[in-house]
Amino acid sequence: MIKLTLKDGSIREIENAMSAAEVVKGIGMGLYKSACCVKIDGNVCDLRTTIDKDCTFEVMTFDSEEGKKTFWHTASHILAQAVKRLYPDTKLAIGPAIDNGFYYDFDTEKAFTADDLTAIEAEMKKIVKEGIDLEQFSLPVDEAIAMLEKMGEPYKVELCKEHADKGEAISFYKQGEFTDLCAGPHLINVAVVKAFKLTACTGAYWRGDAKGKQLSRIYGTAFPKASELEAHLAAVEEARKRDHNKIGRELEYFTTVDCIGQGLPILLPKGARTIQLLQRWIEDEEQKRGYLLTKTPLMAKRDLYKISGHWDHYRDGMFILGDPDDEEKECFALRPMTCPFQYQVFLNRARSYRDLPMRLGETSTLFRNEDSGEMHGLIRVRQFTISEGHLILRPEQLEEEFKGCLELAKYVLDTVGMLENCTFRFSQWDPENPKNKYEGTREQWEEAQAVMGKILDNLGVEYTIGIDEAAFYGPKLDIQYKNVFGKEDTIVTIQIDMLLAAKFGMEYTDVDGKKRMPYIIHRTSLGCYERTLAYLIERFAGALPLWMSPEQVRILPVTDRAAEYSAKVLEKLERRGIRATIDSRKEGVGYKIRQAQLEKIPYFFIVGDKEVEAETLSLRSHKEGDLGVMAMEDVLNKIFEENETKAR
RNA sequence: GCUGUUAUAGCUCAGUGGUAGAGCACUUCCUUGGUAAGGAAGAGGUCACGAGUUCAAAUCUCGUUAACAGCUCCA
Repeated sequence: MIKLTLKDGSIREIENAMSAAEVVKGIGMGLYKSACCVKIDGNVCDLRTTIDKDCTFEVMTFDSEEGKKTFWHTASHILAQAVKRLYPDTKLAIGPAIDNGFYYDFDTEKAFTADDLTAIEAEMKKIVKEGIDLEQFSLPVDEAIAMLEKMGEPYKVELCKEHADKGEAISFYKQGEFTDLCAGPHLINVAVVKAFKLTACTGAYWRGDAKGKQLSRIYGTAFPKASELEAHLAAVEEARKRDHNKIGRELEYFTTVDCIGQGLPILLPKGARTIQLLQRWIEDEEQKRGYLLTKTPLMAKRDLYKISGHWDHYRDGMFILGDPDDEEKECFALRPMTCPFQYQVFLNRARSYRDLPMRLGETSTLFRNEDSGEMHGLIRVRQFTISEGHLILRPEQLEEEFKGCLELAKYVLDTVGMLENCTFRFSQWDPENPKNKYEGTREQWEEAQAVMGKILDNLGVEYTIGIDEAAFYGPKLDIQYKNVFGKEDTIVTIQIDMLLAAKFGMEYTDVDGKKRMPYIIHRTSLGCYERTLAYLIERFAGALPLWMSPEQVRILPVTDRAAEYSAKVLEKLERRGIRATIDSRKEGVGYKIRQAQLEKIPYFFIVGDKEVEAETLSLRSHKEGDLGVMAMEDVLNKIFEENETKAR
């Protein structure tokens, strides 16, 4: 007897060893039909796995993460099979499941185009209709390599050779005439992959190496039901309507101009205003938390970057003024970071432990010469302004100050409405592959990372670990945010640096009169303002919360008989710092409302003879539409309160 | 930087080798109107830029610049 403990805690007994698929069939044919894979003792396994001993047993359907991955992985094999049928000379690279579907990388003579996708989809439909079973088999490494060489699949041979020293057999999956090197798990049959769509074809590097071969990648997604596919595609479409790069331009937050250049957006009055509001708020908030405001130069001689190490590590990323190789002549560079500039504030005179922690804050404009293909709207640019700060501390102050930085970041992200969609990444160095990127010794790195790990655990931060994501001088806590395309970037970073203080000769006199080296935290509070504005536009689909809207209220007089009253209301609003305008054009009120609505103005007041007569306002909000007529003071108080509490 | 797509009026787009178009926006005039577009007239383009092919190029070819998606990178 073999005992299987099911998810609900019940025990299922089977007489003899049998495949997981048979077990699932025994539980119910309905479940079998929707099963994608199983979890045996917590490990994701193929339905073909033989169950021959007691274990916990969980059936994974498309509703689970693991089930989806299996489903999509099989879909990627169907894609590869179709490509091989239509273009037999194509070489296969890799084809995994990803967040919302799958892709497969191919080496082809000519990159696939959107037109090719239609033909490939049609061939995939045929394959699904054929209802081929997938079969799993294994071969010893040398036989596997021989077979793949015979099949003419150099990329697969390369992958296989890497497994050679592990002493394991190599797993393959075969569906009809198509065989692929693959660890699985996979579905039993291709027939259930009924609803799929190839969504994009792009370039991608073999093994993610920019110096490697450029392959042609096809992205797709798939679902068990057509209705689910449609819903997914509609959701993607809907998300793209929030794209800041589209609506940020339409709503005139920013624009770009050919003759200024890539990655150098123009912030139009609305964008500039919102960023100004955020900056003033952050500068005040930081001051309340003991930060000292600094203003340091936007450029420096190369000498400064040589001390900091940036000259060696990031010279290609800097805008350099002068000949960098002519040591005789002066050479400047626009700053790509604020660190060494702000350290000069500490270095201004001899410091003692009484000066620490020294919290320095700066609204800092930086310049980074990003590669031409990297720019993206306001999210990735060549000139940007960040809420930069450096905390110079005694080692024993590290935990407390780190906590303060994290609290500040969480507070500001929560206030602007982004915290709930943030994820935390503990970015570490790569001890196996330092690539000359990292400075300092293994001991220093291990210490810095241990300290940060301990702090994060004490604070109960849930994080993922990012290997090889650290700065060259230390580990980071990166707060990540996804744009409407699902691409993730860092919005806020908090970094521990135990290296740069020594380079700059920073020291303080401790209680015992001895000179000691401080620790440094590099951090942002709201991150890069341009990037934050981009995310806010996407988060709120362009309808920013009242307090950060460039134009908060628009007064729409019905006739010019309401002009005087409108002016009076405007004055009351302006006296309380509300950004308001009057639309006094000789247009129909419906026309003015439509325009205010499309411009996503949070509130507009419609004022005609009735309102003038009764000292009232007809209030309409972008979000809720017509809110009816209210006493003027009530409406104003509602606006003032919402503005002051930063409601969203 | 790499792969692919794209660039025509302020915006959205039509125009596949032979006289540059539409809707919206803009300007002027009329309209004093009540919760998403009142009416009329007018102005606006070296078809991104530079070469080439051709009797003739917005249209075909090459290069440059910029925008978009992905890859790679991101102090």
